[in-house]
Amino acid sequence: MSSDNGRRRGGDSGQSGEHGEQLALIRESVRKAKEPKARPRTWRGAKLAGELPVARVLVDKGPVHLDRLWDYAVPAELDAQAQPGVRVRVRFGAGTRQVRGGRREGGGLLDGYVVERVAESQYQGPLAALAQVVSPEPVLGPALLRLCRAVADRYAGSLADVLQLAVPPRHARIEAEPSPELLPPPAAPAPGSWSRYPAGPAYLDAVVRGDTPRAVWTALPGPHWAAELARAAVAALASGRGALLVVPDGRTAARVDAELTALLGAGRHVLLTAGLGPEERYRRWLAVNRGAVRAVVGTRAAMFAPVRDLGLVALWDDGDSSHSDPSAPQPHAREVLELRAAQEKAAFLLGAFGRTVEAAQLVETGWALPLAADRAVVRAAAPRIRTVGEHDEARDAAARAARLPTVAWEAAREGLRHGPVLVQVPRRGYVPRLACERCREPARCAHCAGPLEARGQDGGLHCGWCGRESGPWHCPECGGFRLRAQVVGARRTAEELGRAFPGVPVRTSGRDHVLDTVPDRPALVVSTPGAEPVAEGLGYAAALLLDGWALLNRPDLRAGEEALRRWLGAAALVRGQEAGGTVVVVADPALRPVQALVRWDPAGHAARELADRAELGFPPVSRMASVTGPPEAVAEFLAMAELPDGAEVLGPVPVPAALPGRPRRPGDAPPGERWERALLRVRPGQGAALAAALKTTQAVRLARREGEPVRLRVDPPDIG
DNA sequence: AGCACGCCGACT
DNA sequence: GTCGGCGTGCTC
Repeated sequence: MSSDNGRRRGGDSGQSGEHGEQLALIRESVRKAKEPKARPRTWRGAKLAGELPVARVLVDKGPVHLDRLWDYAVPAELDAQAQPGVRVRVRFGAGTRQVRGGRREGGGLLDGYVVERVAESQYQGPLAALAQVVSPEPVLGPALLRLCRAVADRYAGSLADVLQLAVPPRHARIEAEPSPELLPPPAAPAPGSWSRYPAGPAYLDAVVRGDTPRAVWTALPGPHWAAELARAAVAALASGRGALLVVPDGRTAARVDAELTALLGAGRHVLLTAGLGPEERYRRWLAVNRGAVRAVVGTRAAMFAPVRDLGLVALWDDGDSSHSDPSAPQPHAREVLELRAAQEKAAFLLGAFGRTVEAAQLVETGWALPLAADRAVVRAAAPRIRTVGEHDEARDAAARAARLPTVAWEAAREGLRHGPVLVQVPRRGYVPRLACERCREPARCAHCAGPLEARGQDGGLHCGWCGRESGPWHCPECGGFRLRAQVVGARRTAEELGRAFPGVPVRTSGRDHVLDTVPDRPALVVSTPGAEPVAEGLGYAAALLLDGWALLNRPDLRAGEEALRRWLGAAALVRGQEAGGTVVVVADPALRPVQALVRWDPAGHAARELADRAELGFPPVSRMASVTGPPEAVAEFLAMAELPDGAEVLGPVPVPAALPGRPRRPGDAPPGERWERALLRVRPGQGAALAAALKTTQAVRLARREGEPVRLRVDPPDIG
């Protein structure tokens, strides 16, 4: 039998009472609450603020952060400082309330933000007072708060979690410094290389005029996109508004920063990246928050930068996985910037060499317009692309030693006569599966059909899902018995190429040592995808894209899109075909992404992928979310959740165990535990309802502490 | 998460 | 009566 304590406390004064003093105390607080005017103007003897004496506070993180606002009394001496947006400390927790003697004080001090000041509280009970105003700096303005709320709702996460991503930690010393003077807006930019796009100058003009054009921009290959991005930001500044550019990594941010400096000089923009260190980052963030600087270029955390009067948000290369924040609730920069463009009435520019299905959907729904060059211009700017099958064995002994097909060998040799040659090799760890050497059929576990993996160097096989050892393997399709091992890494490829091309310098760029640029001289540059150095001058004379099968064989819905994105990224660094640039891709020419590369048609590829997704009911046409955790917890969660009409539950299925080598990602089970994952799918337009249902269920389960918590992920990245 | 409150059994 | 273990629910 449950106690009726809560109900009485809740304020039903009609209960007959036998609990003497206790009940009298409760009645008293209820009476006070029902007559707000009777609320004392003092708190434990201290005077309260005369105007708006109640602060609504968001508690930043508690043991269990409760995703709602809490009312606190504002003492008179904090009245002036406790303005909306400032950081405060409050006592929170049972024991805070005044007990009989009225002297008790308990609960820990927690950090929070004043969200608003109001005249009265709805709370039926005595309010505790704000303990402290940490700083009078209003760091959570109304626009940022609204954005964070929307992001929390979109991702079924808590506001506190989102604020942790959006508001940087405080440094008192930095706050004491003055921010620089706001410089006057620059003149409208000349179109520059934007005139290569028929709609380019018009897009800039619209931004300069103060309009809010939205575009999905397919960038021409070559190095001009960084300057074009900078020019778009200048257009927003020229309109008297602010600009925000988000790019995947610090290296890219530095390039765009340099272009902005070239156009604007110093002082009108800031670079915001993690590499700055917390203090410098806070200094720059404050300059933006105070309105002293109106343009920002940065990596994903900058997507929340509180730019005043936002006129343009732009995102470069939305297919790059680093645009997904790894911290809960894992918001994606593209989605956040879409929300910002809508909420803050800003122009939107999504640029890339490739196109994601999400970008294709923005175009298809008419939310954004395509911004691309004419076919003839594209063809002239892009290198010549040749394909070669994997089994095209080279006759030349040197080429065979380097595992290069004849066509690739010849392209490299020819390219080296004119400049540097890029060789793109997938990262070693990137290939998740072993496959039949003859027919490429992935090797699967005989028990659970999970992917087989090689353990260490000894060649023993085990299943990546159930961990069982596998005996001698033979291919169920073609009867082959040899497995294709993981891709040869960049280093060994470099060694082999060095032997094949004696006298040619070989440089490598990869995870550990990323080169920014290479000189315009003959050299072989071996790089993993994403780490390709920019070749100075005209660009690379040629590029070889090796081991295409490894990129395409990933068990991921996005494998084709991702392979194309990586190829385009490398090929865009190569000279145009009129300047003799050549790219050789080693992959089956019948495959859709390979054909899209040959035709340099990322928009067409994305449109077809989107159509496929629509037919299969996959995101982004439908909206999906995952629920991960111990099997009982997932089952209970699903039983309790009131999902929107027509929602489908797929699974749950066991989550593949986290591999010993790989770092644990959110959603992986802790070592030794078996977790399950269910996927939820709703029709287009029901995404918000799904997120709301998940959030409610999670909140109820956490509050009641029913069973173990589950992890929620809206837009799970690895379906397939 | 803490913490207080109420219930209920064990002991003075 | 009074003390304290334990279950439940609240935290402005």
